Amino acid sequence: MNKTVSYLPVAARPRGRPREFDMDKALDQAIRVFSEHGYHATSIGDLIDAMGLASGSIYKAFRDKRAVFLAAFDRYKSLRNDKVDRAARTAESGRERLRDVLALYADSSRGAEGRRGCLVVGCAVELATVDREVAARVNGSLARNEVFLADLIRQGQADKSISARIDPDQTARVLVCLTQGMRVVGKAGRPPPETSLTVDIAMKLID
Amino acid sequence: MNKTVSYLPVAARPRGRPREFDMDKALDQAIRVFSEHGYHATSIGDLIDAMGLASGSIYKAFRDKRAVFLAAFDRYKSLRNDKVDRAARTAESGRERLRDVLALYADSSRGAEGRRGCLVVGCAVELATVDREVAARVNGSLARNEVFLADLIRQGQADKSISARIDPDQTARVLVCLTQGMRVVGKAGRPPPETSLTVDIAMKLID
DNA sequence: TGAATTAGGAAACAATCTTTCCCTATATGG
DNA sequence: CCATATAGGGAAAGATTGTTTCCTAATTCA
Repeated sequence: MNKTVSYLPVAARPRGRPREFDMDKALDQAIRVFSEHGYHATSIGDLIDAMGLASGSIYKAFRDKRAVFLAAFDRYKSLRNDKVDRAARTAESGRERLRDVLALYADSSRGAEGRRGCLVVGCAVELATVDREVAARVNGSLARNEVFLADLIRQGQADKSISARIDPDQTARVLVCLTQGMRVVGKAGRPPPETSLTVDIAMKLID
Repeated sequence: MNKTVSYLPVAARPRGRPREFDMDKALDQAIRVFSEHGYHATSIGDLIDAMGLASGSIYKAFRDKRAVFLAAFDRYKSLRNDKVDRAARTAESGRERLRDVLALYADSSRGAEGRRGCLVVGCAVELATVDREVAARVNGSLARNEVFLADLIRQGQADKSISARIDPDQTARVLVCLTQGMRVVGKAGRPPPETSLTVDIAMKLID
């Protein structure tokens, strides 16, 4: 045994007093209030209430309000990407995988989740014009969605479930418009038609 | 001649000192700043600069900032509706009129206008959750767009340029998602494909 | 055990933003 | 010409917000 060297010190406790709150749970609440009210209408007081922290604690953990927002944004994207990835994993053909993804978007645009809204859409609209870094993240997110959808289309073309004549990239870009638009009308309380109906219509784009 | 009674006193001057600024031009500037920065990020100072008025004058003409916004919103909708109506008046068939309207949305989502963004989308996302009156106006606007597009589809079905098998109302609701989504991605600086290409793809929804 | 380090929390602080106030200017009505 | 009424504009009040400070608590390192 080696007493002087400890190999693989996994998760060695950091120096001072340990954090008492769960960062992920706190960020989940931040996501909620930012999604509901937007960035500017969410005050530090709102974050205090939602995250269950005092202002001092928030400013210990984050540089400023914007940093809280960026952290919430990143977590939101990570959770969302997981959900979309999972939705695209069950079905057999590329066409059916695409259907499932579109259905997820339509579902997310209805009911309580629909009214809460999408954080990406929210800051695309509220912040993209003024905040370069936010704009870059929004663009990255939209770009990722584009290549994801284009990939599904290509998979469908490979397994013959989608016509070889359609253009995967351009069609994917239009599909992104469609999905982001669902989130807009869902937030406004005028959601898209019932999910399977919406998807039936949307799938004409890849006929 | 009757000296005591003046019939049809068209545009009788109101009582006190007349307004010096042009309300429509001022509102056009308000539309610009609200579209660019959103509601909350637009300060009275921004409105003072944009509209060319002192704070006192703004509060003489409007009850508060929210009233300025609602007036700007109404003017925006009126200007936009005119534009859409005009776009739908030139072509011969219903199908072509629908094409022209979709092309207008795609165009509006690109370049400087695209980055400025759509005021309806902006407040749908930023205010619809918290402000009932704004939510009602946004819903009204979306509903109007829906019936407008559904009408074009019906016209196309009547003149045989659009298949009788498609459902005008549900398809119109999906088209609204698509158009609003274009404004979102346009604002984020990742606009939809070049206009005629976007429209070609979108028109598959009514095949 | 004591020094060093970090978290928690309330209150103070500084900046900003919306709104009001007040005074002047320009119009109408009799 | 005087009373009445409304607009223009800037200063300042009033309210809100984001941030800092300061003290206490909990933990590690030597």
